Amino acid sequence: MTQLQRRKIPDAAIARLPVYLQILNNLAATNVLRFSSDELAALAGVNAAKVRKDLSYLGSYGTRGVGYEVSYLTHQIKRELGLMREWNVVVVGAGNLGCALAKFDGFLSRGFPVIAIVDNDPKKIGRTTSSLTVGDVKDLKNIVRDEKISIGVITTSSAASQAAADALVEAGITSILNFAPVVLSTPSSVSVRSVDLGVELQILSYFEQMRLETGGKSENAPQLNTVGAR
Amino acid sequence: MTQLQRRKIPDAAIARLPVYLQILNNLAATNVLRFSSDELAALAGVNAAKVRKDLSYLGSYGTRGVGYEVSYLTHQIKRELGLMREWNVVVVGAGNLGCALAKFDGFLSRGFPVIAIVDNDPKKIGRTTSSLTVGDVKDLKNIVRDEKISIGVITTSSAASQAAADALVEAGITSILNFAPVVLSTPSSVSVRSVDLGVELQILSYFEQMRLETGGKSENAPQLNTVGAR
DNA sequence: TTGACTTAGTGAATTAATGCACTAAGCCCT
DNA sequence: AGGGCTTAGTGCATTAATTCACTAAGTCAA
Repeated sequence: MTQLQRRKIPDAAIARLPVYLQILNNLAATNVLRFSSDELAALAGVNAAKVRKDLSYLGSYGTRGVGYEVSYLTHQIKRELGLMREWNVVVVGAGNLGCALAKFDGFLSRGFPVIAIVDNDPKKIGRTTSSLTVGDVKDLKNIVRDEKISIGVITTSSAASQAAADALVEAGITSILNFAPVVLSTPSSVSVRSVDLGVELQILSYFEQMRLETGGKSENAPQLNTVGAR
Repeated sequence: MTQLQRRKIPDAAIARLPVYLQILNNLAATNVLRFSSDELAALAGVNAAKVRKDLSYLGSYGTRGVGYEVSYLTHQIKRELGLMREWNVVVVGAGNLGCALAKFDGFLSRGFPVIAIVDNDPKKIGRTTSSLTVGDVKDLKNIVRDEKISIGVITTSSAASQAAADALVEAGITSILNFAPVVLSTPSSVSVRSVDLGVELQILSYFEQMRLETGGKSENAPQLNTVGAR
C-alpha cells in the first residue's frame, strides 16, 4: 500500500457526491464562488448536517463562518471520485438503447466518452451510428486494449446480458454498467451497477397504487426519491 | 381509510421486490414451480434471511420445509407493487434518449406502455417514432386526461427538466421518472425517481480509481452493486 | 407413527445511516 | 480589541437496514 491511506467513505455518501458535484457545476456556471452547507442542502434536497458530514469525508475543506469554495470543493470531489481524467466507455449491444447511449451527451460531458460500440448480430455489425461503427463483440478484447477502455455498458437483451458481461470481464474490464434486467454474475473484483428501468417504474407504481388504496391520504403517503439501494 | 391497513414495507425491501419478481418470471419461464429462500437469495445475489424477511412483509406465503410457490408469490408481489394492471406512460422530451425509451420493450413488457411522447421543439413536434407521433408539451394536460396516463418520464435537457416536471405536475401526474441530471422540485405528494446515468458512471469511476490507487488490493476493494440510495 | 431433515418466519444483535445539537472557528462591524 | 454573528465540523442519540441464529412447521422415509 502507498503512503496515504484512503479514507473509507460510506457507500451512501459516495452516491451523493456526484449529485453535489453536478450542483457545484451549475453554481460555477452562474458565477457563484461560495456556498454554505445549508444552501447546498437545499439544492440537493437533503439535510444540511448530511452535507457537512459527506463533505467532511473528503477532508476539512470548508471555512467556519464562511462556507465552502465552489472551485476548490469541485476539485476535491472530482479527485475523490477519480474524475481528474476521462474514462473510456464501450457499449455492448447496438439496439435502441445502446445506440441512444452512444450518442448521449450526458456521458461525454461527464467525462465518459463512448469510444466503441459492439454487438454480436452480423446485421448490426458495420452499421454506423453517430461517428461510431458497430464492432464485433468478438473483437472486444482488442478494442478494450487498443482504445484503453475502462468501463463497459451492457444494453443487450436480458438473454444476452450474461454473455456480454463474461465477454467484458474476459476483455479485462472491471467496471460494468448494466441495463439488462438481470442479476449478473461476475468475479467479486468487478464493480457492477445495474440500472433496471422497469424496476424504477415498478417502484413508482407501488406508490401510485398506495395512493389509490389510501385515497391519497398523506399518512402512509408516497415518498420522495429515497427508496432503494443497489 | 379503508378496512385493511396496508403493511408498512421498508423502502429497501420495496426496491428489491421488483428484482425478485423478475427472477420469478424467469423461473416460471423455465417451468420451475417452487423455490426456497436460499435459491432466490443466490439468484438475486443477497442474503437468504433478507429474502425471507422481505417476503414476510407481503404476508406469510411460504411453507416451512418446502419453500414458496412461484406462481402464488409472483401474484402477491405484483399485487403489492400495483402491477395487476398497466400504467400508461408519457415521455417528455423527444431527443435520443426519449425516442429510444418510447420504443424500448422493457417498459411495455413490464406493464408500462408508452402511450405518448411530447416535446416543446416545433421541429420535433409531428415527427413519428415507432407508431407514436411527437405531441406538443402544451397539450400535456389533455393527453394525460384522455389517455389516462399515470407516469411521466423526463428525458429533456437539464435546462428544460424543471419546466417539464412543472408541466407534468400541472397535468395531474403524480409519478415522475427523471433522467435529467437535476434535482427536481415538486410537491411532496408527487413521487420522483431520478436516474442519472452520469452518476452511475461516476460511482464506477470512484471504484476504478480506488483500484488504481490501492493497486487492486482487495482490502478496501471495490464493492458490488450495493452503493447508493435514492 | 415417529424421527430425521428441510426451510419459513422472526426476535434480537449488529451495523450503517441519519440528523440533532453542540463546539470550534473564522468574519465583520463598531 | 472585542463582541456578535455565521457556519463548518463532529459526538452522540436515533432510526433504518441487515444478518444471525433460533423456533415453528411442515415433508418424507422407514
